[in-house]
Amino acid sequence: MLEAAARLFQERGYSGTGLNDVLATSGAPRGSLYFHFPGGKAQLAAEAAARSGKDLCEVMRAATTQEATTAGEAVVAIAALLGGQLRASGFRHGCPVAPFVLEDVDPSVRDAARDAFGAWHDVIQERLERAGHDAKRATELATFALSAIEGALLLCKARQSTEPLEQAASEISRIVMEVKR
Amino acid sequence: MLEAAARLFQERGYSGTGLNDVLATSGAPRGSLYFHFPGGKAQLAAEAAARSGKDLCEVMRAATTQEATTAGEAVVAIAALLGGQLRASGFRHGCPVAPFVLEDVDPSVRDAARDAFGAWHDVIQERLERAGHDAKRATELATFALSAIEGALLLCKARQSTEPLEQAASEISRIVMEVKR
Amino acid sequence: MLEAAARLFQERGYSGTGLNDVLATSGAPRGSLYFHFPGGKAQLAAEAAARSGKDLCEVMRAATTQEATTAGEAVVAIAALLGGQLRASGFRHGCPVAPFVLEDVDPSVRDAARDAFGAWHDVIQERLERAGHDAKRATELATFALSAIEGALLLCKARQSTEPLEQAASEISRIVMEVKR
Amino acid sequence: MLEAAARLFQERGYSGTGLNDVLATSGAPRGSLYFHFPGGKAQLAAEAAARSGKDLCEVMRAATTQEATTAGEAVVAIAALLGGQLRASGFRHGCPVAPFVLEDVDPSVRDAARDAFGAWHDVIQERLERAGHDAKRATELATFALSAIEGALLLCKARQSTEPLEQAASEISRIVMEVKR
DNA sequence: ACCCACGGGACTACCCGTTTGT
DNA sequence: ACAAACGGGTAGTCCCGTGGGT
Repeated sequence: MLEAAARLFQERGYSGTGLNDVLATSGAPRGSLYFHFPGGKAQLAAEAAARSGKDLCEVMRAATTQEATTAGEAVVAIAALLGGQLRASGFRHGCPVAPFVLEDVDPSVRDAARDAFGAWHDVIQERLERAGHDAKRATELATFALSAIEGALLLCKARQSTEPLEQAASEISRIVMEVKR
Repeated sequence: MLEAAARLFQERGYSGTGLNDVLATSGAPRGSLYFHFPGGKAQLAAEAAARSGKDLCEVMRAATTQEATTAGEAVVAIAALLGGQLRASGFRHGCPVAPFVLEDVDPSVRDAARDAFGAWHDVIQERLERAGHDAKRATELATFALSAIEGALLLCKARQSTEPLEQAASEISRIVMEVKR
Repeated sequence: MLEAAARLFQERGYSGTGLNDVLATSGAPRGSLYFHFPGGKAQLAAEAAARSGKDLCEVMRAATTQEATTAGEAVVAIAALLGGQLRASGFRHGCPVAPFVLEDVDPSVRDAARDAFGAWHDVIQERLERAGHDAKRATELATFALSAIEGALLLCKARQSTEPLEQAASEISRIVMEVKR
Repeated sequence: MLEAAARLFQERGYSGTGLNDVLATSGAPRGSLYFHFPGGKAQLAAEAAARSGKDLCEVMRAATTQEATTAGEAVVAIAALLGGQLRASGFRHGCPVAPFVLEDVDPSVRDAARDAFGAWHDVIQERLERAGHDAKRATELATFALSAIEGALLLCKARQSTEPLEQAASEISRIVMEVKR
């Protein structure tokens, strides 16, 4: 159910996704939803955000912990992965938590989204530190890289093209490597 | 009415904004809406997006055409302006068209949002060309800068802080200047 | 619509009456309900109570203003009328506002019911004063008579018989006349 | 559990009381309800009504069997007791079975309420016979007294005042004593 | 005797769009 | 260009009752 919810929220946003859609997609009955998520839609969204955050975290960690690749190559790999999902879904699957931030939902949901961003930031920061950046600079760069990737995902959906994402990956990769020197 | 609609869509997203809200906010009667916007909600959103796009375009153009400032300073100025609006609104007013892209709305609305992004891109590109970048590089950099700023706006809303935006401005400014050399 | 609502609330109580039932009975469309009663179910119930109160008030006034009859006969007439409606409806139509008092509904609804009781009380009191009782005694007796009639309606529904109502009418009539002496 | 159910039905009516409320209040698990009351909500309500009826019966019997007091004083005592409960509960605890009569519930529930009324009637009748009334007159008077008290409880809830109850007690007491002569 | 999970049908509230009459 | 009312579909929430697994 969480899976179905996460995908629908990602595709249609929070308000745009009806619980009926979630139930129809997941096949679960109506009563089960409020048994497992007594907090209703908000709780469902918050847990979906947390799950999506964790999932992507692991994927990113896998891409960044292969010591054979440089930090720059890690960024490119992540971007390629996100771009692949985007294109495969017909430019529907962007960032799974961004809609929660833009739609002024319940604070609990927004906080879940914020935490997902925080976790992604930390993964990136760690990798940058391992690449030789000091802690402060790594945090700054991680925030910037995350901003650029998120914004690129947005532009990709708008343009129906993965070009902004590739462009972002290329620039970030360059910055990450160059600054290291 | 368009003003009210633009602000509400910006704050609550497309699905999250009811036409009743728009009518109540703008004070306009229900009948007028379908007189001026026979296409209904979609047309209203599309025109609101176009208007928001044009408005921001002018603001950006004003910030970038002052030859006294460098390209880097122009970026910082724009970011400061967006950050100011964000903070002044209690972190509610982010990008006015981003919600339309994330919520898989009617294609006409998404296209209006895409065009707004395109216009902003062109303003930035022009400024970069005037700063000495060749056309191809200016386009690439404009896309990247737009991505970073949009993503930073998203992170700012998530973190309830303008720090990501300032960070993005600083990095972009540096890149823009450095590359010029 | 108010008519249908009043009857259904009278038969099934506040919580036991769904707005769907009201709509189906009255034939009105769903949207009209919230146009005419933006306050929703509570407002509908409050207005239904007010209307029922006024209706019964007029009926009672008609029964009590015929100078030919004594005060005692007026009471009997009213009871006969209520008993007739009760029996004609298969013991479903009791007091139209009593359910609102017993079901701890929204204060606005309870207040509407209280006002209906107040209006009925005043009609009875007036008639008693005309029959020679002083103001204080007339108020007391009116309250008592109203209590007895309301309680009798309750018992009639429970026993599926109009006997308690007739009994109450007989006793009240006797008291009203006897005290006058 | 019956206790909790009885109180909630008394306060909010039949339809207005959810089984979840009963379970939450009593602390009992959901599974137990349908083990002990396979008939569901209707059975629960019927047994709650029977229990409430019996409880009040005993209280009334205690108040009326003290030979030191006259029949009139017994009525006043009962009214004082009901008024005390009413006031102590913030005018929420009226008659425990009246809601079942007004809300056209399952016949089994209404019958249980009717039986409670019958039992109360018999207690009053007995007392009146002991006070010297013949059987027929005692029955009539008992019905009337019960009507007046029930109606007074209703008006008390509506007015948020115990005055109607005191008024009713005073009148009934007078009738009961006077008729005896 | 209890407990979790299901199952789907109700509830009220609100939606967007249209029609009809100024 | 406004205004009032209709029309009915759908939103999220909560309902009561039923099983399978101890």
